[in-house]
Amino acid sequence: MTDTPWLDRRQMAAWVRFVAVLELLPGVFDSQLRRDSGVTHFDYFVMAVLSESPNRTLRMAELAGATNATLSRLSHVVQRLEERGLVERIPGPGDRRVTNARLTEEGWAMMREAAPGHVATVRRHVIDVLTPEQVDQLAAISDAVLASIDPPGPMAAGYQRYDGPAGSGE
Amino acid sequence: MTDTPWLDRRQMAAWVRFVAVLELLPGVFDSQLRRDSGVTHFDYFVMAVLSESPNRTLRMAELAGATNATLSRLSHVVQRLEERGLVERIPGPGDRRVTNARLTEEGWAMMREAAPGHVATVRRHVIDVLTPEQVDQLAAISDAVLASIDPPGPMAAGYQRYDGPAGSGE
DNA sequence: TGAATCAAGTTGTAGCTTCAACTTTTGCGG
DNA sequence: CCGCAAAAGTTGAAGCTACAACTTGATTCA
Repeated sequence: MTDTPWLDRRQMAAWVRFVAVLELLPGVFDSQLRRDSGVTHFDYFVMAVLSESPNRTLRMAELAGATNATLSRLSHVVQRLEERGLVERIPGPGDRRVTNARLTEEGWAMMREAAPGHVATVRRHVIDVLTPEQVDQLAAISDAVLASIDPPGPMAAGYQRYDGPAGSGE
Repeated sequence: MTDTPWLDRRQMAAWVRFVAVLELLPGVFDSQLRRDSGVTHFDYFVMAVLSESPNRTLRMAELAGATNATLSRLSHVVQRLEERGLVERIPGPGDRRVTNARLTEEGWAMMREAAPGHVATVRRHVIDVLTPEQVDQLAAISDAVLASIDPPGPMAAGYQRYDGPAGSGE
């Protein structure tokens, strides 16, 4: 802190652009999903994680980890999703402190309907505007950044790092 | 939309990590700045742009463009910053619809105090965890993404793209 | 076994962002 | 000139997130 060098021109160029992405991109996904399906991107992500879990169920704490959220935030969100019938909360069988969140049939139907439009948006603004090499670079850069944010990003369980041949995909 | 292919494993790996970054990184900067200087990252960014403008002044619309924000959001933020004496609003001289935002002396002093800690945080979590090549890659990736979000990112006026020799920096 | 500690969630509140509506000014075409 | 549309901001309400406090329920270990 005492003598941290300022950013040089090249670093500044990258940083300013990256900040713009950080600022604008979330809004793009939120509007698309809000408009087409009435949920936020975070709502969608929570339900997406649930939909891929055994029995479409997960404990709150694990769900929070998988979605990079605090338990508090998740609790509020799940409550709203429950009121809308998209998710239900089930008291844990063993440990009575535990709450399990489960994607309802209605929530599952909604996800199936929302997914194509969301994937198209992800492609349009990220995946398809990058070369396959850049997609890999983005993964590596994201890994490095996440590693620096100690709270061991327990996200991405599944979707392991892909270390296969580079430059073929798409 | 009708038949958008799903993401393959490699794309998914990149996407999931990137989403985590999008979700977690803003909070890192917000907490650091809130804790050390009592402002949000957006507050800081607004004042940073002002501090680099002629006479530390900019019209609201331009400031909004430079900070990737809506006029509405900026209006609220500037109002709060004004109440805290960090920024002042001055009616435009010519066009009477215009409002100019100006960084006060107090705001300027605050920026000088906050900057080192913020730069250190940016380095710790982004710049310094990446290789010089990755920094350039991040800039290119960000450019591609921003280009896809039509609203011509008028940000980064100044800080032009750096196309000099690669792999030397740091 | 019983007090202290920790874990899992929930809840209330303050603050920030979004969205839509609204006010003032300007600019224009007829 | 007049009326109408567009530009620049502001404002108020609704919704979401962060933070801190709080409630239960499990653990530990003396």
